[in-house]
Amino acid sequence: MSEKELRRSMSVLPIGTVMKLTDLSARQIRYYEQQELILPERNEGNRRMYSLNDIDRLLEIKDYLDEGLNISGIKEVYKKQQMIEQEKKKNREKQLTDTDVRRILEDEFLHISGLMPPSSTLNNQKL
DNA sequence: ATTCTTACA
DNA sequence: TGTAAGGA
Repeated sequence: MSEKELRRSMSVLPIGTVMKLTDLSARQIRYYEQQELILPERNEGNRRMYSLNDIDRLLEIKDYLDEGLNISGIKEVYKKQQMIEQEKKKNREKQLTDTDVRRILEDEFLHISGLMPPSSTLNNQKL
């Protein structure tokens, strides 16, 4: 994870600040948590601490609500987004496999043509 | 002062 | 969703 992503995911904001930043009531913010639309961390004193990503998420939720979506509808949206994320993860793995195949074919070509000894081009190629 | 949970004359 | 109550 990049430093930037790390900062955005750091839970450092108390609910009072989140209320001002999102213009949502504490009631609403806690309710969305119950619905698992956000999962803020808790500090030593059981106080909810939010990250900048949580802020974005809450603003996003507010927009969806204004657009007429209900809580369950928003849940479905995020559920499908998770599905897409996992699809991309699989594709990335497949992409690396293809790259590997290309390296192997390239190596085949080089020693079949007698320019290099076998496997001399496949040294420690990390996946 | 702030936030937490629970409950609803 | 708002708000009150009682504790941390």
